[in-house]
Amino acid sequence: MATTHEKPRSSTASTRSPAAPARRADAQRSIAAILDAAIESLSRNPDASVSEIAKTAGVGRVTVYGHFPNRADLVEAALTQAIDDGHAALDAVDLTGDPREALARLIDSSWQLVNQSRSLLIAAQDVLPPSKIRDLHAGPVKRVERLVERGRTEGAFRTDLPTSWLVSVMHSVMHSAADEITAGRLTPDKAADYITATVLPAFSPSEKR
Amino acid sequence: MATTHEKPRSSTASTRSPAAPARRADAQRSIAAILDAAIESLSRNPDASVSEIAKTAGVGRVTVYGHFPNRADLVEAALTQAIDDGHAALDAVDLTGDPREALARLIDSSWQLVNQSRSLLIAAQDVLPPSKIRDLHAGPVKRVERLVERGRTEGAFRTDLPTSWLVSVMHSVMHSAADEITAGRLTPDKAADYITATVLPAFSPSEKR
DNA sequence: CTCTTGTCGAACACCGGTGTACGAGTTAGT
DNA sequence: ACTAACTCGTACACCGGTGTTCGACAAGAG
Repeated sequence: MATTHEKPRSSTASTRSPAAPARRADAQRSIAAILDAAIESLSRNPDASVSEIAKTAGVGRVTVYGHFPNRADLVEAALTQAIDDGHAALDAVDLTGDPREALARLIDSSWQLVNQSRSLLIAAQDVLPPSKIRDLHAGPVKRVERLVERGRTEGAFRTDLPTSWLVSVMHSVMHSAADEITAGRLTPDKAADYITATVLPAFSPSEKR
Repeated sequence: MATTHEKPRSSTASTRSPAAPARRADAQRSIAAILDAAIESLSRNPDASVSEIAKTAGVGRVTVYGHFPNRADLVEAALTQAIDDGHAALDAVDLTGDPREALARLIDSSWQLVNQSRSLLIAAQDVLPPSKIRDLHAGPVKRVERLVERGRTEGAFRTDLPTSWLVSVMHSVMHSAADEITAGRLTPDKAADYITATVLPAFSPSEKR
């Protein structure tokens, strides 16, 4: 066995441990393939076996173990990859201007990401400690929190409920939409509209009364 | 092997297959114990083994297989039990009068039920086909749907989104609360209030604008 | 009291997934 | 072109859960 177990970083700026003997181009390719395959397989079935992942990566099962010490680490790496890919994608969204409209835009973009990789998340929850999951999600959550906070100070969003609760509600309504789609009661194209139509009123201040 | 595999029905009116040789008092006791244990164990850990369930039931693992052909059937029986126990409990809730207040009452009661047995549901989802799950939930869902429908015709609830969507949102916000509790960001006593405070505005008609 | 029904523990075969070991073959850096 | 890095398949030990069988024993129904 030649391969040394090093955490492969995502696309942007591979941070290698101190004196790294430099990975071969060959290896980098299979690592990328494995990671992609993991995301794909786990997104279809939360408890896909290592064999399945290896197969869809077009790689031997042993090769996988050559780069990741065990299944858990692989799942973690996959989730990390997926999350900060998404994180990068969301950077394109304009969050300035009216908080309500900004939120609508953010929801619209977030929705696809959540929809695609929600079963990957389930896979992760089976294997990783909750603390780790929360750490990985910290980035994306922060983004939403900041927007909500701004909306509150500007009077666009309600302040009688904690920010964390509001964020959680938005998150859960998106998951709800995903469930409705798999249940066949909702079509993907309408999803984003339904979500914003539901979340916005829930976020708004109590309107006199 | 003596025991005949018959689906044990919940408390109310045991429907036995045609010519049933009548089950012994002994057996009925252990079946009940097993069912309760299953609900309890699976609510703690979605993939509790048959051994664990048997142990908490104070019964041999073999005895379990004496009454349920396999793990899946046991899980199904447990879920069924839990659901129509809850169904019965919800019959006590007054759903007349102002739809908004009625909904608040319903949420308040439903919440505890959902909170207790949500991990049982997860267990079921691993083992049972989605169709079966939906069938089992049909009863409780109908109840909410009827209330929502009434609220719509009386102008208390919005009509620009499908009823099924609204019901699903309510469902998912409750699950969200459960997650927040396990995450330590929410205390159980505040949960019901947060849920209604969130769901009601989401259900209300668009208020001019 | 007797006989059927149920319970129990131990033991077993089976299955599928995980992680490791080996040896031969291939690929890419220099 | 040479060497170290990498990949592959097979094979193996291991583990834990499932479902079954057996034989002895307890308990309820008549």
